[in-house]
Amino acid sequence: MYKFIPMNSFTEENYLKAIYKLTEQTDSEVSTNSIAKKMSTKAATVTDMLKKLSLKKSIHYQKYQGVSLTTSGKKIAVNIIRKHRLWEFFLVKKLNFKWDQVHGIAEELEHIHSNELTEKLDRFLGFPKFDPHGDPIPDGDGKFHNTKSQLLEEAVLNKSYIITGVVDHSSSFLQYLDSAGIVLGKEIKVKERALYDKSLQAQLSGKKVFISNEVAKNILVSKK
Amino acid sequence: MYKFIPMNSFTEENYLKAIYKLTEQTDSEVSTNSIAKKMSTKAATVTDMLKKLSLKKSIHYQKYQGVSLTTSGKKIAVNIIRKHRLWEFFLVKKLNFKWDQVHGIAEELEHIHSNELTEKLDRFLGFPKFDPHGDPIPDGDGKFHNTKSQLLEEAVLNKSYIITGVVDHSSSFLQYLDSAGIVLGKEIKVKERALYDKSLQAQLSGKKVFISNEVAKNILVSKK
DNA sequence: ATAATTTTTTAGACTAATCTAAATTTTTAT
DNA sequence: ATAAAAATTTAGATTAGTCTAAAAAATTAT
Repeated sequence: MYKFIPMNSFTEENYLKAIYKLTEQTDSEVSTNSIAKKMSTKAATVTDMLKKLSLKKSIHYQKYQGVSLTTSGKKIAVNIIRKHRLWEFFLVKKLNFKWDQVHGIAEELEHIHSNELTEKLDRFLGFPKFDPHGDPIPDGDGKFHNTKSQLLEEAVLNKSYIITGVVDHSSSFLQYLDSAGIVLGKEIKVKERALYDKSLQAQLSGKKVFISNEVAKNILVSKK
Repeated sequence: MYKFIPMNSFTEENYLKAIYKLTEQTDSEVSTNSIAKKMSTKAATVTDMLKKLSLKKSIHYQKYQGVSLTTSGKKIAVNIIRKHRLWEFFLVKKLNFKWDQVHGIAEELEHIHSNELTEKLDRFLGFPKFDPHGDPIPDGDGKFHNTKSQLLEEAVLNKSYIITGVVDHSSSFLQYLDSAGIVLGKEIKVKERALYDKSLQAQLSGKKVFISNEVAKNILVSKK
């Protein structure tokens, strides 16, 4: 039996992605205002879109009560994230882009609709589990390959960690990490933590490095 | 000095591409109706878009007099075609799509805006000169690597040709060619042409094949 | 508990892309 | 050359996504 599946517009997809990410962060219903901020738009605009997404059964929405994704809305959002991260991997590993250059391009590529394309791309890339920023790439069923990572800020002194990801994805932060030689996969050991500003002295591939708290708060590590 | 370059919408890009292709075919001003047919839309809709494209200086347009592309409009159109064909090449050669599966996906990918992406993709693919259907891929300056090809329909008897392209790009035609073993790059020699229906008996990699005129009209060959 | 503040929704308007129906211009045919 | 036919444009609507301003609901603070 043939069932018509209405295609979501780029805009709808971006709203679902935003709601997904906000839900992840706060782990509860998300507010109209928070969506408006994330989407760089106005609350009134968001309200209109929420009505539409609700009609399409992509979200649970009650006036004034915030929203959450339905199972099908979540599926759509995770698929967008899957595509985004696969394309980022492609751009960095195959086309030699720098990790700070790919976000905007992947924001466009993530809306290409062919599922067959996504699956073939995944295979071509060797079924990568993490994107160039260390974020997990969900598989075709929406499952994430989870690793328990923590902030470098909270690392235990003199214990070895592997740098596995970043919190801040801005170009300027990523470029700073490049200039400081802080690269995903490297081993790091915090030797000292200043009480005053929580800045760190650490050992990074043999060299001593200084890392401010502002930076340490945005680096993810996992136990070696 | 900073100059604001207004981004073209997908729709505008598609109109420019359609006008480019129609101009190529007829080699003269193109009509509102022909654009409407190509875009599967109504003449009234086309008129509105022509006014808009004219304001943006992408086309030359005088009411009732047909349109042609300006230099800048042509540049935009050729760039879309460049991206379309590079992506088709990528899909077939890297992701293992069949040549009859890639058109629709490339129609989406051709609108990804990053020039750096196009150039890096081109390099990654080894600067291909032809797409999987044998159509030339313009270079970054919009120059086409031209080869003088002709229709198989008009091939001289007992002369060797190389199959270089197709006129009809439909899946059904491409699938038919696959099933008949007619593949780009192969050598073909027409042994007989029936006067009644212009069908051909030809030699294709050692085997004898029958090719109807309907098919021969849609195959491009070049002298060996 | 009620007043002040904040958040959210509604109302009304705008732009881009589309449509149908009617009007106009061009082309074709007698 | 003029009438008929075809092509094109205009006029007036529609939908998606957006906005501002005003109204309504929820939250916070006294």
